[in-house]
Amino acid sequence: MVITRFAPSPTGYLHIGGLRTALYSYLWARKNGGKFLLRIEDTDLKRNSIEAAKAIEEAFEWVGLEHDGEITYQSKRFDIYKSYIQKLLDEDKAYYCYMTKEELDKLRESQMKAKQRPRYDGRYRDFKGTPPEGVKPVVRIKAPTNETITFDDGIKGEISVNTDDVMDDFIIARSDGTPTYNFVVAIDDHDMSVTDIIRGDDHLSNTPKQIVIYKALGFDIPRFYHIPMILNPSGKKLSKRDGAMDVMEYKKEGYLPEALLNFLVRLGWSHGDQEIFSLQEMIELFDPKDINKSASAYNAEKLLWLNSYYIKEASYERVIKELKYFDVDLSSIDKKEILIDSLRERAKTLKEMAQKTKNILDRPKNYDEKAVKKFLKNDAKEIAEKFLIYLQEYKGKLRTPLEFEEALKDFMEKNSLKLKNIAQIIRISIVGTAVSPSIYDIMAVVGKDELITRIKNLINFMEVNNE
RNA sequence: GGCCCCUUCGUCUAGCGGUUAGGACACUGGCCUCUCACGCCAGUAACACGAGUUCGAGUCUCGUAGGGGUCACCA
Repeated sequence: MVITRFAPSPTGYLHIGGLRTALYSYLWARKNGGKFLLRIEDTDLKRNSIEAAKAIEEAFEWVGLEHDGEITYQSKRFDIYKSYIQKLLDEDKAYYCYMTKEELDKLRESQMKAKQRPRYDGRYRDFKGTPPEGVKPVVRIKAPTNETITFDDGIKGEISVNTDDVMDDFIIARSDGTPTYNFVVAIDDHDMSVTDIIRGDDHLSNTPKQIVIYKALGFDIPRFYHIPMILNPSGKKLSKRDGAMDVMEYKKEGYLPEALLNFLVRLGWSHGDQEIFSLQEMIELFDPKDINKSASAYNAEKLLWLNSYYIKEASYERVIKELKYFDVDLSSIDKKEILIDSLRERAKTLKEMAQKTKNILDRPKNYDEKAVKKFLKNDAKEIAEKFLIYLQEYKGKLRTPLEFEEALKDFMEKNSLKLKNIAQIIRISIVGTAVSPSIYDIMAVVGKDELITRIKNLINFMEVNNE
């Protein structure tokens, strides 16, 4: 049984790096038919963990990751931590330290002055005397001295450190009795039966400390996988300044969740030359041993490319559903399939697609200045008027793009016009700019009557504009 | 600074002792064309450096340089 977990601290939202870690944990659990657990690391009571949990669940729901079982809140487990601390105290594997914060700071300072590494000196490690009055003690663990700790990281390989280099008798309970991070992580991962810990490699240096706790309590040590960080495009650590850290921000910007997941899974992981992965394929193919050792930079263009790929692949129903989020309701539009197909080729995000949809569905409020200057000159007005009359007198069916195309061809033939002479005039009349999908498509989408109205409007505009 | 980790095109990566070092994004050119896109075709572009091991090294070993992480009564 493989049990993985995702254990964010409640910052209020799920960020992109966290989502990738969660995704890897999720995939590995699902691939092995195991469980994927969620835990909120809220030992710092000042932060609102309920809000954070909600935000994370909302993000998980959007991308389609499901965690198993109830969410574990560390804030509700203080009694459990306390009993484990007492156990270590009773077994003489931990001890009270009466050194005050001031004394500690002083010690640190003098060590730094002597160019030594700041380090607790272990003065209460074997203390038997009467404790000083009025000092609330912290609890420190008796960390092994000059011992080599070795573990086999599933990504980085064998890692081995000397305890003297990386730890002192670190604090497991503060003077107010609350437990510290490295302690609770070890307890929780054990209590939740986590077998495979997948986390960012910024935790690599915490691992030996947690192993010390595992050993002191006689717990089995899980497998560790330390995945490299995600860097910003300039190769620095990703921070809020780089924008769009919140996963839900991607929804607002018009990204499809499958594009985001596909992008994230390929950041640091690959399967040969394959670029496109459905969630199902990811589950089948994912293996942490294929994760790269080095950090990878966030590449916004690739995400956009992936997003446009998935927009092109999406069903009509899906597109209509997603567009509603951007206040565009296509469900009752007659030629919605034509509209969707011509727009999905031109939009990299749903947000963009929604805007372009509005540009076609709504009458132009004004006409693009450059387009007017370039295309509405000479006999443009005359051509527009002729075409207007032609449309008004047209007897045949005029509904599909093909029918519009044939009508236009007939019109051009009768008036010895080239497509170049009229295409932009029609386009501007419909959308107000010189850029749009095929004029046949948009003529069919707005329909004959609306087309006539828009051409009239343009003629009016040209009249006014010329005076 | 100590300790730990990392290093293939600009970016994401393939490679697991013998390859014209492959793919993708981006970029450039071409085709298509009613504009803009899509699509298709083509092109530019990388093994950080230095020693070894080996008949042979991007691949193994060791250095050097550079980058990152971490050293709290934060998580």
